[in-house]
Amino acid sequence: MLNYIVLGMLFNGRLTGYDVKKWIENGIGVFYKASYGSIYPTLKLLLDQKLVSLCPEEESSSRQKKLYEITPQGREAFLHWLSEPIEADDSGGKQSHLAKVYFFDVLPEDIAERQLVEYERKNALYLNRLLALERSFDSPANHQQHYYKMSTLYYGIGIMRETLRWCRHARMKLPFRELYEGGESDDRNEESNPSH
Amino acid sequence: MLNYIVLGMLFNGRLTGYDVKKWIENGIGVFYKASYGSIYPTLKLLLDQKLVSLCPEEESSSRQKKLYEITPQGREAFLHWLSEPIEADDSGGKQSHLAKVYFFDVLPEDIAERQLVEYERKNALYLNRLLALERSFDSPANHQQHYYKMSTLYYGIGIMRETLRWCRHARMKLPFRELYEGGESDDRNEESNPSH
DNA sequence: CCGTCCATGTAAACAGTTACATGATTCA
DNA sequence: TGAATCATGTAACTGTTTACATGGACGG
Repeated sequence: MLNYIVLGMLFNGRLTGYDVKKWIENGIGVFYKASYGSIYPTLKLLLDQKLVSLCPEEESSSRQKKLYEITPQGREAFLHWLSEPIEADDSGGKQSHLAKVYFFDVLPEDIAERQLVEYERKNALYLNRLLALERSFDSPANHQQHYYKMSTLYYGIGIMRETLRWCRHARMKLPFRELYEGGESDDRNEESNPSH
Repeated sequence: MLNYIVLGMLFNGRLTGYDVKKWIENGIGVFYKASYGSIYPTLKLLLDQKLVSLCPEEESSSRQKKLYEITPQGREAFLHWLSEPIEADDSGGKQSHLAKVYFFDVLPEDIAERQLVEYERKNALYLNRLLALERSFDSPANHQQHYYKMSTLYYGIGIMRETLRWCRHARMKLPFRELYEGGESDDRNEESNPSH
């Protein structure tokens, strides 16, 4: 996973390992974290695989830092990964879906759309599995003695509905503004707004 | 993580390692997977820690199978874990939130509620971070050249809204029926319904 | 008696994190 | 001149998956 994230970050320009971390932090950082302990070894690995290369030390700029550049093979490998179907059912954690979509701007439009259509299909399937489960568990007894167990199922259902809504939007490249127009609320929770 | 899941499964009765796998599969299996390669070593570990014990081989029942039972210390450790705050911001993958909530039926009502209130608060905070990010990125240029990057942010926002909705419901133990009454749709996706 | 499920486990690999160690550069 | 930040890396550990190896029990 991280290897592709790194390639993705290098896709738009040469970076040091240190920079890669920075770019991850204020890019996908919201939903994906990486430490130096994984980034540097990953860069070494990518170097061995010729997917990135070290820039020749140009100019007088401060030595001791290593600028990495993605190679043509690197670009190919990255685009290949991006073009591979996204997994719905993220029960293995590590939301690779978002990580992939994050980079879709570099993909040809038709491929990005195909990916999202396929992803939507998988999610619809998964939602139907959850709905079937719900029906099979649906009894007053369950709703009383197993309220919280059931609640996790309903959470899954809610999330899948929302995911589908998002898919339909994203795959047509519709603006998100209107989808979230109910927007500015959720501020009865002061704390992010430290004015006391 | 898995150690607590296993304790949770043993909370309502003695099981073999094999059974534990089964129970995980058709319990939290929807959002959490575990393999024998992790379950058996985990049981050994829990045994060393005296959090589970081996049942004396009763009756004539088929030998070669090992029935595990949770010990009082095991119960205590499990309830302690359950009572610890749930982490919002699941960027480390492994949705521990759902795993915890799944077991809340064994928790005293007031503690379960406190947990969910706290979880809701954290999620509201996180949503506000996302909304702040959105505002900082909000420009026509971004919405064009970085449509997909932005889309992942909107996905996060949508998911957090849905999560909050769910929290408000679950913490008051309201029925989910009404929340998802728009229900039975999503069947223009035939495939789970093999009638062709 | 054959296949399938029940049942237990191990070894190697994987994908990272945490904590540590080191030193150069920048700028106030 | 010293603190912050830039910059690179390693060693040990964690928690898991994958693939393998083994064998008993049970029903058709």
